[in-house]
Amino acid sequence: MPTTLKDIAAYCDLHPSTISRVLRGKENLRISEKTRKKVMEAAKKLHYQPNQIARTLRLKKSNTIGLIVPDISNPFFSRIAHKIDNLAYDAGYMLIVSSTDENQDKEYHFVEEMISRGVDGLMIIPAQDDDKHIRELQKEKFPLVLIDRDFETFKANLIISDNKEASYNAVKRLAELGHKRIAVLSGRRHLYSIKKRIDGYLEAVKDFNLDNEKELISGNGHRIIDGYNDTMKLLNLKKPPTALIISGNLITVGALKAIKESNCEIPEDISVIGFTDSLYSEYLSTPLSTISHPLQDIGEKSINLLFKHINAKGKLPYEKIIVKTQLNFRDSIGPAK
Amino acid sequence: MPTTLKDIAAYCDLHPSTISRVLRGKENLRISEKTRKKVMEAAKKLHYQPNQIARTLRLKKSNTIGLIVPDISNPFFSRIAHKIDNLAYDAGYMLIVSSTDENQDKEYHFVEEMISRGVDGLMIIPAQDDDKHIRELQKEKFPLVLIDRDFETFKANLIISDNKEASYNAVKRLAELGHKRIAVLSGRRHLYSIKKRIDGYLEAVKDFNLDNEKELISGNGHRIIDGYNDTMKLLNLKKPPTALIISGNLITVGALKAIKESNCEIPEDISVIGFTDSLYSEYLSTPLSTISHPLQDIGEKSINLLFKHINAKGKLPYEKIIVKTQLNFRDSIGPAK
DNA sequence: TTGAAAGCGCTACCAT
DNA sequence: ATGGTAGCGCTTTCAA
Repeated sequence: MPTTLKDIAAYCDLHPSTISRVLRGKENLRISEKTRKKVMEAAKKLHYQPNQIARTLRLKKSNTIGLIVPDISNPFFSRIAHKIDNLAYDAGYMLIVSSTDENQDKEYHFVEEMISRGVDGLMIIPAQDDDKHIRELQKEKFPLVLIDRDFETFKANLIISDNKEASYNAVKRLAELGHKRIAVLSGRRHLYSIKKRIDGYLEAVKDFNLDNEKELISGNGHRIIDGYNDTMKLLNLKKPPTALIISGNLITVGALKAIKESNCEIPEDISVIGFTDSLYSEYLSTPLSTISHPLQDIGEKSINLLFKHINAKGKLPYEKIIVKTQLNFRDSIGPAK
Repeated sequence: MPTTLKDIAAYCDLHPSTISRVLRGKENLRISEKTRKKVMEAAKKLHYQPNQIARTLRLKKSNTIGLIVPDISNPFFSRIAHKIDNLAYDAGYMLIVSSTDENQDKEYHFVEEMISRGVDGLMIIPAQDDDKHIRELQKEKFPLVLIDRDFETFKANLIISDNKEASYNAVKRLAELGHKRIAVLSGRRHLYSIKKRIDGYLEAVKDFNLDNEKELISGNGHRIIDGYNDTMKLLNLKKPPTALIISGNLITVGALKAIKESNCEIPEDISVIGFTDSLYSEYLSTPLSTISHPLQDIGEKSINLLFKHINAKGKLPYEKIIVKTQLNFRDSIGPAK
């Protein structure tokens, strides 16, 4: 059994409340130097570790925060998580992490479970099939930061990339290379980030007078197999695209597979830009042009905003922070056929 | 403020203990059907969520487990974590996750913090610079499972890949292709998994009469830059190796960079086998032969073993489970020059 | 400067 | 079948 305040009290022949005061008490809590020393030594000797559960129950403060992501094994999310974890450590917090696998019911469940475990705040990359739990949290002024995905119907604390602009610029670059028929391999369409990317694409299509056909926007799933199937569809169009922008991490792998199996060459047959970086982007059979997101920065801004709201106790206005992506041009794009 | 048992009790005009019995009570706890119904309805109406902190304090059971990994953004670890997270969900548990960044002091800290937060068990991929905290946990019979890294000086619950065998087989295959001079790009050498890989390498070197030189085993760091520098050293040997086995996830990226910058061709100038899979392995400029680890399986076996020990309450013998890796031969290996 | 008592929300035991 | 009480370990009043 672990040492408690009571144990130390018995050992020192003092009252538990005195021990608590010595160990937690602010400096101005007048304790005799003798007592303080005695208690500190006993605590060390008995390997005292405060029971955070008891403190949490008493103080209504757990120094724990919850992080809900779609998939912790997706590098896009895990790199954000890593940074958040590091900064949580620096601030004396711990992280409860869960993956929804884009399942809205799991997300509800995690929110409830985390709250019942007393988290001081929540960071969510929502599956975005629904928003009622988010609104409920906001109604209760519970400290909350959304990451990467916005609900346009209400305001919230949010850290997000400049998806629309990035997408516009990618299309623009391809247009400058002479491409008229540019396709988008989309992830789940109702996601805010995906919508914005499509918005940027459509705006550029209009501005540069490119082919504007519904079938050039393909896909609605986020898994590798979705990327594979949807790319196959694009490659098998009567008039296939000469360039492709891939809006997601896992579907990029599926797309590469489909392109390879179709014996298409990048960029000779098709130019490709990925909407997410990978450590391997440079070393692919054709180095992949990518849009890189400042994931560490996203993580840092997210947790800092959350801390701000935790400390302010619900009196702060919502903040929306947009971070800049970067376009990395590599061999996977070339002039249109 | 959230609804408590007391609130429901007041609402139903019953005693809090009665509410608790209805809500938590086993079936055989004789409650009148009328009361049960009344309570259930009130609980739903008032959106009652049990306060897990209070339950944990009372029951000494948190339904939370701790997972300590070196780096949650490394796909090797995050895929294990993802599976663990999924299965924790199925079992009604939540996960506290932290990254040590291979820093032993952080690891100590996380163990203490997680314990003080009442986790029911701990899964650790240890930095392995020390083991005293592990031994301490074992002495207290605290439920604990180690993953991927063993301490050879004492027994423990452990899930691990057949690193030695995998390494041996990789070298064997290269030897069959005529390679005499095979190098290992090693990660942190004191890690059990790395040691075993080197053991397998050395055994094969002996069995197949290959060049046995100290300088053919290079590296002692796990970061991309380490892989880059150590590969450069190998490529710049008076007599460089004709084949390379890369023993780590991030250093693979560094090695690819070094090979590319040195204008070496894979496999013409150097054959390469990676000791870890990536989703992109197949799509690299030369598809990379890899040893793939059954990460989901590792995750599943780990948490199941942990649950077993949590439920048995420290009366079980330690278990060591070795899982099989798989060699995937791709274009990155060819005959020796 | 220290002690005593109350209470966070819950459950388990003992009454009735 | 339900109520009352105690107590998990801690902190925070209020008293002494």
